[in-house]
Amino acid sequence: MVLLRQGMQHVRNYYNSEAQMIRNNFSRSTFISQTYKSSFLKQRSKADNKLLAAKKHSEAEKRRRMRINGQYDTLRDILPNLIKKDKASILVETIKQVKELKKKALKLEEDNHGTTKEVKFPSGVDKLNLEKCNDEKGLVKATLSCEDRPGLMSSIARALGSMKAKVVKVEMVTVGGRNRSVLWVQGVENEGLGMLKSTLKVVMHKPSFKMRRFTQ
Amino acid sequence: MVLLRQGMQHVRNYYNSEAQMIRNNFSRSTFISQTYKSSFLKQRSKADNKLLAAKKHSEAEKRRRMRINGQYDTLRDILPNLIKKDKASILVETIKQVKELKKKALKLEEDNHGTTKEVKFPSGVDKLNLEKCNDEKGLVKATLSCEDRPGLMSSIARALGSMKAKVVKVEMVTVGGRNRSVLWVQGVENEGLGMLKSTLKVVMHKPSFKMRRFTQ
DNA sequence: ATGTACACGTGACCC
DNA sequence: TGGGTCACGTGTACA
Repeated sequence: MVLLRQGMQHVRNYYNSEAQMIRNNFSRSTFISQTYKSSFLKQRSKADNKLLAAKKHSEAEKRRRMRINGQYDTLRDILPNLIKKDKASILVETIKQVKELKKKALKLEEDNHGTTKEVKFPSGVDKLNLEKCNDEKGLVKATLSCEDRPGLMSSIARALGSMKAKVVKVEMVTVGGRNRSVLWVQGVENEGLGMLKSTLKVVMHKPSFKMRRFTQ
Repeated sequence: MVLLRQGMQHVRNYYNSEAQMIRNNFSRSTFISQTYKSSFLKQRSKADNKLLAAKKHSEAEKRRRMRINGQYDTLRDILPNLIKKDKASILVETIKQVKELKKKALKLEEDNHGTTKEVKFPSGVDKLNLEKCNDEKGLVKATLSCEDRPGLMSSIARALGSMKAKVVKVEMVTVGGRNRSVLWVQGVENEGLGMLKSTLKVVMHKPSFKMRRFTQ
């Protein structure tokens, strides 16, 4: 009886060892009874060879098991908070950890290089975006891209100073006549958020002569 | 009996009905001749129970194997650049990845907090440092740490605006009443360097009644 | 022919 | 005592 199932990656052949074993035993015993007198020594050496091969085989299999189980042991060591020590649970937990670590590393990498490379340069079109940083309480990150002009930094500084919010961090980049500013503001309430936004929007699009009047 | 199997995701339980059939037939027939008169039903139920238990056992074991192998399959999926697909190699590679990712995540985290802690956070004592960035022409990096006060950003902005130099990038961090500002300025000549320095020094130490009112 | 890797069934052990 | 886990030896396929 043959069951055919096809594999995507690992196509292997499976057979039922039990039925096979039964068949083998049967054929073996009948065979021995038939050739007992004719080729005893040959049979014996054959049997010894078979036994030796079996021993080698089982030893190799044991080495394989030990190799695998050794890896399980090290996994048990490097995995923190491992409640269930059984193999399946170890693998499950390992997979979980790998996925988590991958995501974490990716995020950290993006955070690091993103703020230094891609996100940092000003956009060609004017933009204003406010977002809450959920990792800290009441911290809001405001990102704006606009045309650069003399006194832009002063304008932004004054706009921020006019609010009761506290500016924790500022990052401004000017290149090619465009400016990108990121402001981390703490202590803005929900209504203050809209005020901050409108204030920044005014600053972004304020004509230069107005700014000049303010700065002087 | 040959099973050609596919599939990591849809694992199903197969057992060999052929071997089972053979065994059943055999035990039943031998038994009939031996215990026909004494305890037919009892014997039969006993043998069947044993067989049933064995079957349950092997099926459970098969389920266990499948559970484990399923995890191996998902490991094969999420691990990149997996050359050797065998179990031991998978575990070895997994361990390697976990260690690497842990180290990487730790390093990135330290980098993040490191630049936010040691380099980025304001110094407790007032500092002013100018240095030329040799990687770009005429780019000067000015780093200053001083007491924070309302309008500090405006002051710095105005001071920079009063100079003909072009501010390429600004980074300001305020925490614990202290401020650290890093300014990347382009187009300052050698004499302008001293001017920039003295100007910033004035800004740093400018007394502010407003500040006093805030801090007390 | 030789070695490597896998699934299988089974005895043993532990809640 | 039954369900869950493990190690073991074995049969088989593949290179």
